Amino acid sequence: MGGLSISVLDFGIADRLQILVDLTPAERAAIEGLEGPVRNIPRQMPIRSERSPMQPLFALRTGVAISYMLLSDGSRQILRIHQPGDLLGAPSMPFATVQDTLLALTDVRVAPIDKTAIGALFEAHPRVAALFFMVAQMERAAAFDRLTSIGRTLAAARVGALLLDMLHRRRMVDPAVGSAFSLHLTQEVIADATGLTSVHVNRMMRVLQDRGLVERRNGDVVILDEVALARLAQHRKRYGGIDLSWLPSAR
Amino acid sequence: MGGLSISVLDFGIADRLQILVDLTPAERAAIEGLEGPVRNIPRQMPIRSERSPMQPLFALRTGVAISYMLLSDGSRQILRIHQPGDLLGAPSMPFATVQDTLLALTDVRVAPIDKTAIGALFEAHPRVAALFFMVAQMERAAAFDRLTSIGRTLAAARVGALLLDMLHRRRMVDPAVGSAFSLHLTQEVIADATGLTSVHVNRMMRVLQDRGLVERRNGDVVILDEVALARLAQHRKRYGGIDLSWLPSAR
DNA sequence: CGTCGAGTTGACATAATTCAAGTAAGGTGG
DNA sequence: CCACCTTACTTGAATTATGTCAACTCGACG
Repeated sequence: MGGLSISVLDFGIADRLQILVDLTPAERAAIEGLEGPVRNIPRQMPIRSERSPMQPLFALRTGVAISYMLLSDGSRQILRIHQPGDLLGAPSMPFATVQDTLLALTDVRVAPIDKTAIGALFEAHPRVAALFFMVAQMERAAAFDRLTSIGRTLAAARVGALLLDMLHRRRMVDPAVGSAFSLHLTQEVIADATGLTSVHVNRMMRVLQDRGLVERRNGDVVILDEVALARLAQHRKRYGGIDLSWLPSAR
Repeated sequence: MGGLSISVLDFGIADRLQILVDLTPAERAAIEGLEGPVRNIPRQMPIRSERSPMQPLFALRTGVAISYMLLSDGSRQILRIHQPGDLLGAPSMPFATVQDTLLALTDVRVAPIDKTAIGALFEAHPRVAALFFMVAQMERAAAFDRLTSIGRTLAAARVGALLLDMLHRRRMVDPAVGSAFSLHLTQEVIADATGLTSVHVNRMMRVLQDRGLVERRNGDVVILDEVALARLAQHRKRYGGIDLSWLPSAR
């Protein structure tokens, strides 16, 4: 099942960009050269804390990690649920201080990436720079989707949208994933990502199940009716695909 | 007062980046070369609609514009309230289809920017590419702030956070702005940006006023106690400023 | 065998929405 | 310059969605 494959899957930044374009050998080598020695981090361990001084970015190679912000009352908002191939910590890049906390949800393997190495990469490979910019904008669009979901839809729709998002992103890196995948997320994590409480997430999961949209077996989720779920979740498809026409030529 | 100056202020992309670094004459010329002939767009007129085929980006030169997504029930979520110097439509750049609607809130002046010109710019000026990437990440961090505000704080805090955000961004382009500024936003716009209803925004404005945090005269807002408002809004300062150390050298 | 984390469920409390009915301000045409 | 119209703002009462609190189940794990 998809769930198993994701936890084993080893995916770097270059592999992620390869989905978008055919990288030249020089480009691929330069991107792979960014990543420092891989670190193993056990589940529930912070990869990097907010408010700490500037730190490297990380490439998430295996496992699931989250980025979140803490509030003064102790609650947290999960900003992004990361999967292999994601660049962790990029929103903090412009700032001298880290803006968000990175936490390993499962055991993960991450490779540190130095900011200055990215600057050098931009200089040597303009097309890769454009790809980094593209990915940043795609992440921004994803954040807007979450904003819309949380700001303007009901709880059941928010939970449904999160499930669909997880499914689609896994499919992107592993087309073999069908309608079933193992979620690896506690209801509390879903709650902190959707702006709800874990109690209410539980109720909404039950509603989705009772309506025959999803099924749950132990930690796995099976999406039974993707179309109906997408309708309920007010899910927006990214029509028209990806536009690469504007990219500069490769080096 | 600050309000007047913003509506007159003419600010391009180059002027915005100039706040971050000293651009070389070649860099500045290249950035200014991106912008096509300026178009005047009257208030309440769409600049560009979602789901339409690929279109140019725009530099917002004067006025206030918003980006939003429509939902199937007719409600909308405002994603960003733009001010002069902002690049409009960037989140749609990776996609073949436009993702969000751009609407002029006041009379605005915008300059179209072709995607392919940005690709060429990345090739010729790597430091500018890095700056574009930085701005994209800063916008992403701003989206995360909104996400946290909407997902995990009460209505009064959400409204307060929006007011503070507007104030701080205006200060960035016009340091002369004090604690008073004219908001130019209807309560319905604030509602669509904060995930509330206009009725409830109205009540929250009253609460903020009754607590002595803000004052309202006609369309203007005066922030009376910025510290207390920031506390109520759970506002996060971007400690430590901007880190430019990793940028490649200028050309 | 006991503990711990996660999930589940019910009763109740509260924040925000909806509906409805106003008022105030600004713009326009006579 | 006034009458009118529109748009935004304001306020109260009733309703709904979600949160809070508390108790309980279940499975994993040592």
